[in-house]
Amino acid sequence: MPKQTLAKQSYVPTLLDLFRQYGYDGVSLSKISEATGLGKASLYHHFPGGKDDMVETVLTSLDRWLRETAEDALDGEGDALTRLGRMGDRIATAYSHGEKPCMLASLMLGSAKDDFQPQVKAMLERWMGAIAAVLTQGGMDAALAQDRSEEALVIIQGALIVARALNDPAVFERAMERLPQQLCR
Amino acid sequence: MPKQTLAKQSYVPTLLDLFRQYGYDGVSLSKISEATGLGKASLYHHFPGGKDDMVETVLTSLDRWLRETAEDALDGEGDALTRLGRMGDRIATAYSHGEKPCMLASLMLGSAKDDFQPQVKAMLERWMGAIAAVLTQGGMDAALAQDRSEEALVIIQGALIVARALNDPAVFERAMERLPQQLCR
DNA sequence: ATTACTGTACTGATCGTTCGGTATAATGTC
DNA sequence: GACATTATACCGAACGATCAGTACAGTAAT
Repeated sequence: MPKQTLAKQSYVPTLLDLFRQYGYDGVSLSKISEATGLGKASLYHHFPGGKDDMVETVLTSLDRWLRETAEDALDGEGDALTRLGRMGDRIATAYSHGEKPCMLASLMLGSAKDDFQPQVKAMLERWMGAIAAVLTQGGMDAALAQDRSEEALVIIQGALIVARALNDPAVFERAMERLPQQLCR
Repeated sequence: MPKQTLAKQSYVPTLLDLFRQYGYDGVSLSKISEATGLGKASLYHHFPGGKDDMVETVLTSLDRWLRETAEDALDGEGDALTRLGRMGDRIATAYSHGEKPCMLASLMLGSAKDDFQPQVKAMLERWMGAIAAVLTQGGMDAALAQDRSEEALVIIQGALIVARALNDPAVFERAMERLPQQLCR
């Protein structure tokens, strides 16, 4: 468990970059081999399940990151507005301020959608739960907070897509700036 | 030009369905052949440029639809709110009320992004222009209307993604219901 | 008879995956 | 300490399948 897991983890950033940019279908084993510097056979040593195994590993790592980020946002100081702002900063950094798309979205628009949809759904729901928690902690009604958290994800995902389509990361930055106010409205 | 164009157009709905659901990389010629009932030779007869030619044709058709929808929304009766609502209804129908993703988004998340990004950008900008026109016609400041139209696309695209990820089209319907009020706020 | 269209058969390339094997280093046995 | 064993990390070559695309002969329609 110990070292093997470490070795796998070291390839996660590269894999994440590939899958989020080109999607499941757009990433070939040759591309992965080139990007990681590992031969195809070596890839199957670390990820016996092939491409699906790699995606699963990246998703798990992403899930952990999400959990940590959410916890940090909840545990931090300040009112809901500043806490949401802090969470937004983390998110903006993760998405390179709108230059890199979301892997969850990339997975949902491709032929492998059905294979990963349940896991992606669980992750998004956890994310929404964290945002809703910040809002309720700030005194908002629980049901309304739930609705607002849904709006939040809609805006984040939409802004990433539109920023990419317009080739203008500022779209994402503007949306992230508006977001805290929009949620606490 | 006359008949050939007609024949091409008759396959557009099927092609649109394929590309929006599976993306550029996820659609193979075999799938297209199966879905259209056409052999490969026939496909290359109608679309000499192959898959790219098909995408281009669908995009052109989509562009025309967009223009017509926008014109209808602008020419119709009522104030900005009702006009936006009418446009929203058309859009909701086109996306099967949140069950089918947007082809523009699918194209932007895949390996073929760079090939179609300029065209997608032009289409989104025209779309935004139409929405902004409705808003300014309703008395809104031009610059603000421009910002709001950007928000509109962000919400539409994001709602489609999140609805798909959560496997819950109601997310999209809720977003579309909120949209007109949100734009005229 | 010309044009539009289609089915069959084929190409070379690439796909995801597996096989057989080689280093290196740790681990156990005596 | 010497030696066999095992585990880990890696690679080249090849697998069958499928990929996008083409050549060509044939059919259907005008």
